[in-house]
Amino acid sequence: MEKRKRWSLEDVHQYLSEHDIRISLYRLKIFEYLINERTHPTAEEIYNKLKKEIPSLSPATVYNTLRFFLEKKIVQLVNVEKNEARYDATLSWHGHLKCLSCGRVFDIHIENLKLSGLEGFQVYEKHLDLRGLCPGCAKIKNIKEVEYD
Amino acid sequence: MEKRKRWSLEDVHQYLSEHDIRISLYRLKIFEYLINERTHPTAEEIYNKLKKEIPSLSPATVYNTLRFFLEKKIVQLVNVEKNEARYDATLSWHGHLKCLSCGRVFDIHIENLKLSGLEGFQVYEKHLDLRGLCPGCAKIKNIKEVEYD
DNA sequence: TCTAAATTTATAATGAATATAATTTCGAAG
DNA sequence: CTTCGAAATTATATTCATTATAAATTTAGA
Ligand SMILES: [Mn+2]
Ligand SMILES: [Mn+2]
Ligand SMILES: [Zn+2]
Ligand SMILES: [Zn+2]
Repeated sequence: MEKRKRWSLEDVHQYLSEHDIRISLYRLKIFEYLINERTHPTAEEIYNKLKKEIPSLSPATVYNTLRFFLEKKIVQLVNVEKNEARYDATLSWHGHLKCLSCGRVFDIHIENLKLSGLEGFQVYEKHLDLRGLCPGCAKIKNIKEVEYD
Repeated sequence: MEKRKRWSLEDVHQYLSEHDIRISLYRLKIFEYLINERTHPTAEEIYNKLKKEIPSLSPATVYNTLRFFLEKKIVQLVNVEKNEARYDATLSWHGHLKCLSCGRVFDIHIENLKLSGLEGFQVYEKHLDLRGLCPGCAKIKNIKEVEYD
């Protein structure tokens, strides 16, 4: 995975403007968090992180802003866990794996996907969601299994 | 798509027994509905359909039973729409497309899927979820677009 | 048939997300 | 730089699918 440059607030400002989105401190910080952390956070996680540096932030703003970003199509919804909406500012085609042990959501590279029987359908969105264990958690689990053999 | 034989209640009875699931009228009818209708219904849709012939049925039973079927791994969760849990008794590997116009969920045949970078991961579940328009709704939409050219 | 355990029911509770209405902030015009 | 209407944000109430609880009923084996 290539190393990406962190986005400055100025980068975010320009990106939002290019997408006809009015600027506010909250929108800048929320998008900056999504694009630089890339952890697929929930609204609550974003709120808890950002309220430390912006105590005036309200949870409703985070929910509203994320919904607005979805409408503007600058973020995508990651729905790998029922009743847990996560958000991703990376729009390129990739899948997600949620580790059922540590809860983290990882990006998965898709080499190839071939579907059939889609004649007549119009496809607007594709989501590939996996559930399992990340390498760290899988290793721990294997060690535990050996211990109790 | 091949034509499948409808399952009788006796078929369902045997199938549940084989999976170490105690029999009850509700479990039989809920599983029969899933396996014969194959519409990927929500709990509410199942409840509304079945209460007509079984007025004593309660919504809690439908929710409990579906959760129990998930634990027993005889149904899978279809999560193509946020906050709308749908259930599928077909366990073979296939994807789903939700029509954003009529709301129906269609099975999609997956010819091929190749992922990379999964070294060290353990994958327990894979879900491919599409959103778009079914052929009927896409046709209507195209007609409307021509009308207003 | 009898009995303990499992299932089902009615009801209350939960919790993420949305709606509402008042307040604050943004940003373009002057 | 100031002004001012529109848009964004806030606190709060509300929604709604789902889960928890505890009592009643049903199941399945002895
Ligand atoms: Mn991602
Ligand atoms: Mn299906
Ligand atoms: Zn993990
Ligand atoms: Zn349709």
